[in-house]
Amino acid sequence: MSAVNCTPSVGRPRAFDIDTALEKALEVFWRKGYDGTSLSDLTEAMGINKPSLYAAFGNKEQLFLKAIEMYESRPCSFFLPALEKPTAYQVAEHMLHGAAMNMADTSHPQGCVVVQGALSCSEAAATVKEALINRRVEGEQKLCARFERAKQEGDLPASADAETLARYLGTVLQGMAVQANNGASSEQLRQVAEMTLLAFPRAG
Amino acid sequence: MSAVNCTPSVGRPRAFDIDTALEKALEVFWRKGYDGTSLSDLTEAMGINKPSLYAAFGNKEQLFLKAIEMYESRPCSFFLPALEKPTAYQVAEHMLHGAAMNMADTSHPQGCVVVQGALSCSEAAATVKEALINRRVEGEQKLCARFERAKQEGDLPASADAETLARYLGTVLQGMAVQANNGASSEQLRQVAEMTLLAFPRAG
DNA sequence: AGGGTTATTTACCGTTGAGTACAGATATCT
DNA sequence: AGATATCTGTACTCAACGGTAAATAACCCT
Repeated sequence: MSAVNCTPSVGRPRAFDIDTALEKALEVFWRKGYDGTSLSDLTEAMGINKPSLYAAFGNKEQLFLKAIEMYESRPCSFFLPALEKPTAYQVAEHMLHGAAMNMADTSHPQGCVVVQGALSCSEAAATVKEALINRRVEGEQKLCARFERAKQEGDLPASADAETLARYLGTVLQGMAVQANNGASSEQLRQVAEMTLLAFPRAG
Repeated sequence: MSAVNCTPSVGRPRAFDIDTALEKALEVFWRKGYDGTSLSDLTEAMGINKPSLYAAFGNKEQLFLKAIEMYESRPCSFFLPALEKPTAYQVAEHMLHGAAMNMADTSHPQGCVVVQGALSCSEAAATVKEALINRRVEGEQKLCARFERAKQEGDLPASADAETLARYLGTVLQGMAVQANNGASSEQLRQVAEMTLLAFPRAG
């Protein structure tokens, strides 16, 4: 009955590292999307066979969801750290610059797997698509809450519309993911970040 | 040898309308993406059998490319008309407002098929992905050329960076497509459009 | 009316999709 | 050492995939 996933002490030990395999799976999903990724793509990249994949991760869908979880809690993730900057403007600044650096980084697939993992997809991927939409919307809600706080703290004018600011920022970040797929460089994305900040209200 | 596609005068006449079928195919690709769309999805939506599809459109890939062509030349397309507005600011304004209206329009799938048709995809879709990237990049090049002209005509300051302006606008438009997939309304997208315009240089 | 031409229908092709049964391998526990 | 539990590899299932062969149906032209 136990659904825990920690290494059992008895039985033959797993011959691969769960997190390393998950990283590999993430990279494939990121590059090819959920529908575009086959189990053969996954097992090849992860260096394991199908029964091992199913035993360790459940199925393709659960593997994807676990990969997304890992993606969002990575050390190179820029979203949550940026939220903790002292002012709303600095939050936006760090998030945009972080995105510009990260999304065009050639040490991994371009863009953002939460945006492009299942944007348009088959019915088989409906669950995954919903999960990604939820992540994107939650991200904007966190931004919105942060900007509401900034209004109270006085580093955003009381007249500012936190929800629209959050949606504007979210839109640019998601657009940057598409830009990175177009082949845009970090420097080009940084210029977009600067323009975006021109519309952003400063302290007052 | 003739590769023309106009209705021949001899032989059994086609029992379906090419353009109507193409519209249906477009809608499926738009909603499900290239990888997420199967031939059964297509034939069902188009109301024809596979051999008819192959005879009329070649194969899945060519059908997709033809659907995209139709998409861009539709009467409801907002991109090219906006380019012809008298000033750079008005170009941006009309394009952003057009996108806000169009992408959240519930009379067709949300977003933009050029953005979401094959953002991350399998190797089988590589050609299609390239074609879509080209369309997006070409769109930005048209914007860039329009803004260069605006600088010469004096409705953009000589100091303006046409390329960055075009990329900024492209980024927001592409981000709007993702937003529409998130469920954003036209009104919410219009607010994003307004914020985007705040960063846009006016006559001077 | 009949030949030539093209479209439709049905039934199929080989391949790959996701997912699994089962036997053998490798560990711990007693 | 032996029992037990877990993982690995091979070989398989069955359905769906993109694409096509061949027969039949519907039209034009003479």
